[in-house]
Amino acid sequence: MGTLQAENRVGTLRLETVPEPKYWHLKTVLTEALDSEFAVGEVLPNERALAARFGVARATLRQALEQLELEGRLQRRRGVGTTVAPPRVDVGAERNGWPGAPGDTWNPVDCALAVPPAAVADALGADRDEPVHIVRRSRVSHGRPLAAELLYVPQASVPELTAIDAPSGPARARAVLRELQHLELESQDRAVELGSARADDAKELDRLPGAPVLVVTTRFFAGGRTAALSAATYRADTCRLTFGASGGVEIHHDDPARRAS
Amino acid sequence: MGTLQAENRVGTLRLETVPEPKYWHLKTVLTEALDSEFAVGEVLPNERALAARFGVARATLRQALEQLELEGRLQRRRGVGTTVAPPRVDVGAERNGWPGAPGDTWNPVDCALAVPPAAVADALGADRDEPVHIVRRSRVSHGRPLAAELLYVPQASVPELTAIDAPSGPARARAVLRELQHLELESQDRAVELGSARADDAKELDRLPGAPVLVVTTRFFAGGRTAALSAATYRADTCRLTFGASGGVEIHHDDPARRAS
DNA sequence: AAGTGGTCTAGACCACTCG
DNA sequence: GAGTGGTCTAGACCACTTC
Repeated sequence: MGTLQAENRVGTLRLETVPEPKYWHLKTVLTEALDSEFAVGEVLPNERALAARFGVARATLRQALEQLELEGRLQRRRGVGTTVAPPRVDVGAERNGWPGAPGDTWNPVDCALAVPPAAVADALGADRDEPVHIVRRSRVSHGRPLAAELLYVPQASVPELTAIDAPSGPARARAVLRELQHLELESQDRAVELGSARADDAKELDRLPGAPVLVVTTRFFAGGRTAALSAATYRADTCRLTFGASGGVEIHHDDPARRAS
Repeated sequence: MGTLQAENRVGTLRLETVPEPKYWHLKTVLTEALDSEFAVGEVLPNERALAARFGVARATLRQALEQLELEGRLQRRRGVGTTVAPPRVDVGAERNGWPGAPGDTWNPVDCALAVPPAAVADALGADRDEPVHIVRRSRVSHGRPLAAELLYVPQASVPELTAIDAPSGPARARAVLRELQHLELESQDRAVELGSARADDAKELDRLPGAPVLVVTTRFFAGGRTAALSAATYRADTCRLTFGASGGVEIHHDDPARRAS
């Protein structure tokens, strides 16, 4: 049956163990091609053409492309095509101080008062049916969305906040952040794990639901409690999270529009 | 049980957008089932049976399982089956001080003198064809492999090391680490990104090649240079990397009797 | 030998973008 | 409407583990 396999046996090769999966070999070949023959932003031939050229089924070709996209080498967009991705962006994931403090690079999007997921409520030490402020923020670089954040703030952490302060939207988000600064931040901790984008995050990140994301969970401690909890989802294909002293200090151009209005 | 498909066709509703992909819906259903009806370690029905039960092709079912494995909810092993995964392990990825310093949780495996990848050579500020010490180490928890590390140490960083010290294997690895401690560590920085396991790492991590991993790159600075570089690959499905002050603090995981059949 | 997940195929149709 | 990537199918065979 499979005379296709015949091509694999070049001469008297001692293949020792594994017959390498086709998609794996394909990925290697494509990687080398990307390194040597393609420029960033260049569009590749479409999937059907590539599959034909390599003599594999489209599904197999896609398995290779999938991995390359995961590794940040390619970018695929439905209805458009597959392009060579630029190197990953170094983004500082180490934030010291409260969200919304001066120098913070996140943009408030909106804010709602709602019951958080059970896991969040537990981490906040709150009742599972107690509503908290949920601030949405986003982070962009060079016009491209990098990350989406949900910041959970118990009402107890911002007691002075009144409904009159700001009815909704970004204004309300800013109000919550402003109130947060009044607390004394004792410490914080962070965790990074792999996740897949929920539908809403995916939309904000310009990806399809299920896209791989790096989830950075930060707990903020004040007054002996967990005063706030942040869950930031970064595009795993385009982002490289930096921590520590001399991390990604570069790429900071002046940001003139950062005055309170 | 889900004959939820029917809901999509309700009358002339302006459901606006999305026909939810089957695998996505499937993933949701399975997630709920895992939360409510399965215990950690329990084996699921095999893929053909599950696909039949849900009335989808096996490939579609697999797409859902793949995501659940990515999220650390499932563990699949060829020739064995699919089991419910335990919660992710919190591993401290913040290491202060030299590799091999007291308290370090890594186990030396072996050591070789070889030319590193070009990117590593560049980061070390060394010639691309200059061999460096490459120390392999591994990290395990509860008997399960968590991470594999390649530590690149230029010969200039360990000038006192002689071939006589230790010919090869773990002993030589320990010798290199011991010599490292003589340098004064000025600073270090870290970066985390998503990658896929190379063949050798995959083997050590008990995964298939291409498995998703969190790659933690650490640069160690001493004497005004980059004195060493570490690339640690953590299993993305089972690990959650923690940083920051109170990293070791346990989460309130109230998991009361959650057993069912 | 039996049963599992992993790879692969050759189709089909759908959702989306863009000229 | 043409062209792209995204989803889905119904098969087949392979590599691996276990009995």
